[in-house]
Amino acid sequence: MSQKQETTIHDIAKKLNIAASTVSRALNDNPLISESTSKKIKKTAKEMGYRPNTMAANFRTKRTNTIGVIVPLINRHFFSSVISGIEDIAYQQGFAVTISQSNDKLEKEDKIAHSLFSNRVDGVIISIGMETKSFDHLKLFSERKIPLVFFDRIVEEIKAHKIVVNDFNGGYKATKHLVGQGAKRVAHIAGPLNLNIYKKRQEGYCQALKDSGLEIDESIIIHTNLRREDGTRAIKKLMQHKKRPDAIFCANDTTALSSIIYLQKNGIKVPDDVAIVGFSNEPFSEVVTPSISTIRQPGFTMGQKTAELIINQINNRNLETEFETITMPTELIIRNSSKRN
Amino acid sequence: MSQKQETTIHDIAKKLNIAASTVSRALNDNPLISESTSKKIKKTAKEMGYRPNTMAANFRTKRTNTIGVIVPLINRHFFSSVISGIEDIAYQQGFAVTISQSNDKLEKEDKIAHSLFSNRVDGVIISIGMETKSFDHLKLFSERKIPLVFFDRIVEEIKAHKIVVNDFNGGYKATKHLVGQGAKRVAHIAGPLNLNIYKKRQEGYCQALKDSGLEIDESIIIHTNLRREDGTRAIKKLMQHKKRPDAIFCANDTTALSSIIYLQKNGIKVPDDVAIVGFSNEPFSEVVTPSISTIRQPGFTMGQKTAELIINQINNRNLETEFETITMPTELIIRNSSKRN
DNA sequence: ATTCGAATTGCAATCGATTGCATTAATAAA
DNA sequence: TTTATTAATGCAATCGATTGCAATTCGAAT
Repeated sequence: MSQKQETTIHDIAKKLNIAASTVSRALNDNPLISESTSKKIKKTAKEMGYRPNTMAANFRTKRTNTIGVIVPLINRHFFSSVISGIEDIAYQQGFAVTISQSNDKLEKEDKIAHSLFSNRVDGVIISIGMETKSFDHLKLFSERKIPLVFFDRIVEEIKAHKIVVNDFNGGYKATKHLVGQGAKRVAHIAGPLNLNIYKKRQEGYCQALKDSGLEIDESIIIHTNLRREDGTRAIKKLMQHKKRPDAIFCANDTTALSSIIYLQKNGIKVPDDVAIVGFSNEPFSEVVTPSISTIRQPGFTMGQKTAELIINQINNRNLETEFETITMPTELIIRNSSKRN
Repeated sequence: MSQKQETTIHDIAKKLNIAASTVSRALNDNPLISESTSKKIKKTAKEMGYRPNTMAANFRTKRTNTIGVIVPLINRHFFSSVISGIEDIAYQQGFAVTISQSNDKLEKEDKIAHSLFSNRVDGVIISIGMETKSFDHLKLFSERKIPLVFFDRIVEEIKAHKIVVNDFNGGYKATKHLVGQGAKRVAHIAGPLNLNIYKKRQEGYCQALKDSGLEIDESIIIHTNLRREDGTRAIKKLMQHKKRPDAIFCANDTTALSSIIYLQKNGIKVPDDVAIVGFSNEPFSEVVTPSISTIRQPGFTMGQKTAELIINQINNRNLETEFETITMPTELIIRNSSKRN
């Protein structure tokens, strides 16, 4: 069975005895074309079941109306929220979104970047992987003036729009809140410092202690990879400390959760004996017992903002853009894991 | 500043004083070309910073090496897991993945379908939205022999590969388990029946009751849209029933959760007074109190399988394919919300 | 009826890679 | 050396929409 041939603008042109260019213009609502012919063309186009061949148009115009997105892992609440926000805006503006996951591997990130380039995406949004310490694959874009926007896990060295959450402020607010609940000795389960976000959270934590007149004790700042079991190990260590903390700021909700579980198992009351605040507002945080106080990151909104920025840049390629770093506000959500009375 | 011109195969050809076709063949490892010239060509291609213009190639070959994915909402654990699995396989096989969310709106689903078609994606993977009751927009693909694969929320009426989880069996196992825990009257918070998955879950529930010698009482099967507040409304209704159920099979974890919250608030013990099983194994289910017994769906694996199927179909477009419906196994995870003793 | 300007429409090149077919070069066989 | 084969390479059309520029049409004004 031979594939049914798709109708092209030439088919329409032939049928109406006009030029293909007129058809093209009419279908694109070019004001040059008179309303009457335009109407006629659209009518026959519909009758003939015409579907534009975007590939051909893309090829000619060198635009794909496609935004490439690279994230470490799609299946992660924060990232999928951001992607959802990106798609939301992109769709409204007539852009498609192509998504790839780096799995935190530099090699894959590199290959993805090349592939996106070969596909001539109009712009790239990226949150870099844990391994990414060289950036040649990203220069690919900046060199050719393909808009590049970073979010969350950014690269300081590259000039581009960047969207981050206010991790410093988040860490600050979380810690201040714990102090406000009467905590005298606040520990920190921290993330790997090579990622800017965790560094900032820790800095916020330290600043809050300083501002509250509390000492910073390195021995109760535990660096981990922030997985469930890392949290358990960290909280165990903290509870064995000769000077036990009475509150903990965890750099994510996962470790906050494993801490809570460990504490409850060992008869230590949360929040009365040890108050806890996490980070990210994972879906589970609201519904566990006790519910986890945390810092909300507006993932969906971030995604929307990111998409807006890149589309704006795409539509004004010629203009020299003033790069900005947008810091999204964080919000402290006070729940039961830190509420003392 | 004029954009730096990208080098094309013609540039390479000119430089080496050979034909563009030879360059093209060499770069595609066509055996017609001698190894020596092939090597030479690749070398200069690299030197000149050649990047293939996939758009041009796509246009000529009518293939995009792109798979379109339509889901109701990206930011949903099950869907993002599936997408993650799809991307995993697709990437390995040299396909890009374009993702759109229908937001459960038929209108948007329709527009997305047309857009994917215009972009000439090689295949489409879809899980239909709640509103989707007509399928003209999907016929677009089947008519033009563009491979279409359904997962989870499938359309019975269209011939295509389909990948579903064994919802019937899931519902069956959940209900049987509740009966096994001593339940005499098992209610069901059900989903909208126009979606096959919820229908199957309900059928499994009914079959389990039959097999257990229990009556099916329509008045304790509540149909909802399965959001948080729907669950609350449903459980309220069930608890006001003159013959209260002592166990509930919820068609998703969300309503299971809101049921539990409602029950606890009203001093009704879970699982002792009312035992509960959900569906989907959302991340929160494991960590709430009591932890929610549920049915695990292998999202990532499903995504991988889905991608394999569609790529296979894309690569064998000519062959008449025998459509199959693959049923992924479900697993009952017994946790505290249903464990009596 | 002419002229002129504006409003429409048509012509034809173009984008970059691919590919069927023709051609040339290289090698082997006679 | 000549011919027959095979191996490499080149030619040129092609995909479908877009777009600068040329050509035509249409009214209105003279």
